[in-house]
Formats: sequence, structure tokens, C-alpha cells
Amino acid sequence: MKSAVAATVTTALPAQPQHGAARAKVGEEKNKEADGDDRVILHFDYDCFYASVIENAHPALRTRPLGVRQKSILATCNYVARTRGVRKLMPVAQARAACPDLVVVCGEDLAPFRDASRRLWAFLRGAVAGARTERLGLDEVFLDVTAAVVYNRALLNPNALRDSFFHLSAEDPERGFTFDATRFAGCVHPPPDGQGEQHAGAGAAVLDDPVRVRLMLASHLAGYLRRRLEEDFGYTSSGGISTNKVLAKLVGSVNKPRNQTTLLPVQGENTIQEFLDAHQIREIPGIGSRTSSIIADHLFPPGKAVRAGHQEPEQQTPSGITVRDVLRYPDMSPALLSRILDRPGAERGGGKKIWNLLHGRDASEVKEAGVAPTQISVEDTYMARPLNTLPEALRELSVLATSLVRRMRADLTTAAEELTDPSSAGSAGLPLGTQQKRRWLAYPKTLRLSTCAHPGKSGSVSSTSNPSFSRISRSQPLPSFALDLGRPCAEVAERLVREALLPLFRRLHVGRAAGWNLALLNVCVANMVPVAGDGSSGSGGGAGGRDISRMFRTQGERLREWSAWDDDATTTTTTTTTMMSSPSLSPPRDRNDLFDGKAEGGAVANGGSEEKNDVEDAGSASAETELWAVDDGDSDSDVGWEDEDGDSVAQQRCAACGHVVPTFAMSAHERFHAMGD
DNA sequence: CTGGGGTCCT
DNA sequence: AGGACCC
Repeated sequence: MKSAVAATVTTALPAQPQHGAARAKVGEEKNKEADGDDRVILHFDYDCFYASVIENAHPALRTRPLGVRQKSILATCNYVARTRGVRKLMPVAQARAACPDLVVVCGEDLAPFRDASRRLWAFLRGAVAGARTERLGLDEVFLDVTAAVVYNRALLNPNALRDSFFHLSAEDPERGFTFDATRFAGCVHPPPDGQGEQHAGAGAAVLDDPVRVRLMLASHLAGYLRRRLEEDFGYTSSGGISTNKVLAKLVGSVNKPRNQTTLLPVQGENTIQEFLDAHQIREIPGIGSRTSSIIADHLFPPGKAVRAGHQEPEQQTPSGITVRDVLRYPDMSPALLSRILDRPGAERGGGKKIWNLLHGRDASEVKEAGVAPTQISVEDTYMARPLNTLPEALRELSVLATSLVRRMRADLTTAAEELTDPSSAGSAGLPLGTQQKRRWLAYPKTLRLSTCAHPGKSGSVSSTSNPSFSRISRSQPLPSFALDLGRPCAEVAERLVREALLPLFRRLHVGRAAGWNLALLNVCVANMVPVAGDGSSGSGGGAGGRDISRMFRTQGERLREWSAWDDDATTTTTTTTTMMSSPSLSPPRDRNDLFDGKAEGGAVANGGSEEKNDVEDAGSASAETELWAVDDGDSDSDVGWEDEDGDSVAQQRCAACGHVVPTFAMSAHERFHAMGD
């Protein structure tokens, strides 16, 4: 329960240092000096996401210890359960032993989680004009909000910092929220030495340093978005704010449930390196178990008893090796790392990449996700009873193929706008909405079947150092009948099994008619080809901006601003007033199979932003990037945001909409009008 | 009694 | 086709 730390700024706005000189104009000077700290990246991690989805569907569970099961382990559990000793990835039996009244629900069908994830993602994608958004798994999102933050920094009024307004769009000046620009929202990472000294210098530094200003603004943006996620959708989250993806994600873990943390550079100290140094290398995103154990084994050969603990089979994963251990190793260098990691199949820039990660440098971009996934797969495991006979295999392939066809239709098609009859204007469209016309957004060209033999039985347990056990796969072109939308899923699936999956299966297991001991089957379609003529892909033109604002309005936005938000995190879960007839749940007994699939209707608790979630939108935010383009204030010397002290920014009133805009931003602003005409 | 997915690179 | 990484 740490309450949010706020760095308070008490000084007046200082003159903006002539950073423009150092920063140089485009192309004039390389300025490769440092790890680009020129971006602003937010990372959101929904708290125990699967459990939250269940809780939103069944609010009565919020106060109970809850675990979400996949086969014999808990994929995750809520915080009530964690209080009672339950952990993520814990075997169910162990969890029940630790917490006998644990409510366990099955989470093997990911559909409800995928749906919830997509709704949250659609909100975040539409929330900040010009931002790029990337999903990582179902429960994490990166946003590159550099453009919006730069724009808003330029709009700061130094005389009224406490009553600042953050613009979420250059187009619509009403869209945004108020905030106090004299402080950070949420926590900051090296925590300000609160008690002893509240040095006035810290305050000055905040506004002196462009990076700090941007991060301060970003902290408020992150706080606003998290609040919306919680109030409008019912999902708490943890946030990280920094200048690249790795740092944003890492720092977001510092204050975990329902809080956020901004990683601050502190003048004269290398706080970022100190922050990284304490982490185990395995904890750095991008350094996986394989790389970690190779490095650990090389630095501290297993033969030597250097490390504490004399366990013989002590398996790797944490390894105990910290970033500091690696960087302090004699003669450590990118070249040495490259040599250590060099082996057939290794990534090319591998050593240098790891070296950069260990220093907190990460140039990877936030990738704007396409509307369609690049791959869809469905799998099941059969650990308890491995598959050994053809009838068993065919039955499971049928099940998987049916799910796959259903998912292809759900995720790769969209409602066909089939030159609409003007007569249907009354929205009386489809009385029995089910048989709606759909068309493919993208279609897969490849079908792949993967299997995996059971490690324990009869199969050769060849690799002692196996990260799980390895799969084998075969692929072929996807038959075109798989794209026939006129037939039932099951029918298409059956034909897929007979004509494609069974042949693939035979190619995988040549010469053996039975007795494969298969512990896993996976059916996958990949190699997606976007269907031309779809407005939601590239298109480039002005459509993007309008789509964003349209979607935003349908979200039921409206005077919600001016709600003061002190992230004094003492008040907890928004109490829910929901009309779910709570399913009978007797925790210890019965199989607790209360989760029945989709959270339909009024299932989602609170806020009531629900009901119409058919967003299926086409909001490609990338098209709007230019709107924020204010070329960074200091890269352009004509109008800094602080020409003279006093009230500073040269502003103009837009002739088209009347909005007052800084002079340097006017051309970008007008570009919007040109686009939206 | 070790999930059910995804991404990118080689 | 497989391996690394991510959750």
C-alpha cells in the first residue's frame, strides 16, 4: 500500500534552456550521443488479467480468493488469493492446499479473455491521437505517445501549471483532461528523498529538463488512461512510463497492483543503470531463459562451486545472475557477449543487442498492430492421456479444426457493407441478426499442424536441458474451401481434417501407424494476405483521423473531465452494482465450473460502458500521426515555447475552428482541416 | 500433474 | 521447419 509519490514542483517556470542548439536540426548533426531518450513510451499491464475478466463477469467473486485454471496449473489468480499464499503458475493441488476455499474457474478457452483484451485495446488505440499501440499478449499494451506529449508540452502555460489541460487530439480541443503540471502522477522511480530534503533544485530540474517535462506529462496521460480503464471498463492496471519499451515495462513492475511508475533520470547520477543493475538478467525483457543460462554458465561455470547453494540439479531459470554481475565481469564488452552467445542459429546482432538491453537501451519501435492477426492457432495438451491411436487423433483434430474455423471467421472477417440498400436506413436491418453477410479482411495461405511427444513415456527424452519439449510441424497451403463462409464450421472442419490435417499428420509421423504418445496437438493458419479494397488497411488518407474521432464518440465519452483524481490509492475497487444473478458457488465443493464462456449482456460490472461493444472498428491511428507534428519546439528555433518570460508561447486563433493554437503548431492544425474538410 | 496462445528471426 | 522471445 504505498501511496503514490508525488514530486512537487514549487518553483516558477524557469527559462527554457537553449536545448535547441544541442539538439540540432534534422540531418544537420548526427547527435547520436545517447540512447534516444527522445521518445515517450507507456506500458500498461492489466492486473491479474484473467482473474479480472472472471471477476467482471461475476462480481461476487471480487472479494474471494480466485484462481484461473488451465489444465493442472493456475494461469493466474487474484490478489485476494495471493494474500493467502496462492501464486501464479502454481499447480492447482498445491494452491488448494494453501487456500482450501479457493474458487477455481477454468480458463482454457481464451475467448472471453481475448474479447476483453480487444475491447481495452480498442479504447487505448483510439484514446490518444497519433499514438501507436502494440499489444503484447492479452494483458499488456505499449503506447508511443511522443507526438501527443511534445504537442502538449508546447501548450503548457507556465503561469497556470496547476490547471493544465492535456489535449488528446489536436483536432478536437475539448478532448482531454485537466491535470497539475507541477507534479508527477503516480510514483516516480528513484523516489524523491521525501523527508529530509525537499530540495528546491529538484523542482527546477523538472521543468529545466525536456526529458523530465515529457515524462511528467506522460505520467498524467498514463494516469488518465488507467483511470478510464478502471472506471469505464472495470480493469485496474499497472503502468510504466519511460523513454523506451524495455524501461517502461521494467519500471511498471516497481509498484505493482493498481499503480504506475515513471523512471526518472536524475541529474548527475546514473539512476537508470542503477535501476537495471539490481535486476536478474532473466528479468530483462528480451533476455530469455536460453540466453540467461548461457551467460550464467559462461560467467560462473557449473563445475565451480562459486555460487552459493550446492544443489546438483538446481535448474536454471532465475540463475541469480544480475545485470551488475554481467557488466562487472572482467573485460565484459559487446564483443565478449557476442562470443559467448555465438552459436549456430543465433541472432546476428545478438551480443550487441543484449549489451544494449543491459544498459537500458532499446531502439525497438512500438509496432502498430494490424487489424488482423498474423497467425491463428488452436491447441490442446494431453499430458494425462497421450494420444496413441488414429481414432483418438482424428477426434481431437476435429475438435481443434472446428475451433480454428470458428476463430478464423471471428477474427479474419468483418461485416460486409455490401452496398447497402438505402431502404434499410431505418436500422431495421437484420431482424435475426445471425445470418449477416461477412467478408474476409485477410485470409491465410498456410495451414500447419504441430505435435509434441510426451516427454515421460517411451519417447526419447533426448534433451536434458529442454525448455519444455520441442514441437515438430508440417505445413501446406490452406485449401480454399476453408474460406467458404456459406457452410457450417463443423462441416468445413471435417473436410479440413480429412483432406489436409490427416495428410499433414501422416507426414509428421511417417512409418508409424499408432503409438505416438502425443502430448500436444496444434493447428495453425498463418501467412495472412490482406484482402484488397479493404478500407481499414493502409489507405493513408484522411480517413484515419475521422475514424478515430467517430469511435471515440461511440465510446460514450462526454463530460467526464474535471473529476479530480488524487492517486491516493486507498480507496479500492469500485463497488459494483450489478444485476447478475450470482451463480451458486460453493467454494470448496463442487467442481466450481461456474464460468460458462462469454460474458454477455450485463455481465461486465460497473460503469456501464458496455452493451455495444461491436467495435470492429477500423481506427488506424497511424494516419493521424502528422497532426501532432510540431517539430519538437526546440528543434526549431523560430518559436521556442519560451521566447520571453511571462506568458510565452506565441499563439494564433484558427480561422476555421476558432481554437487557439501555438503558432508553430498551426500548420499541423490546419493540415487537419485540410484532411477532414 | 508443465497453459494456450502469440511475435520475430534464421 | 525450427528456435528464440513474449505473456
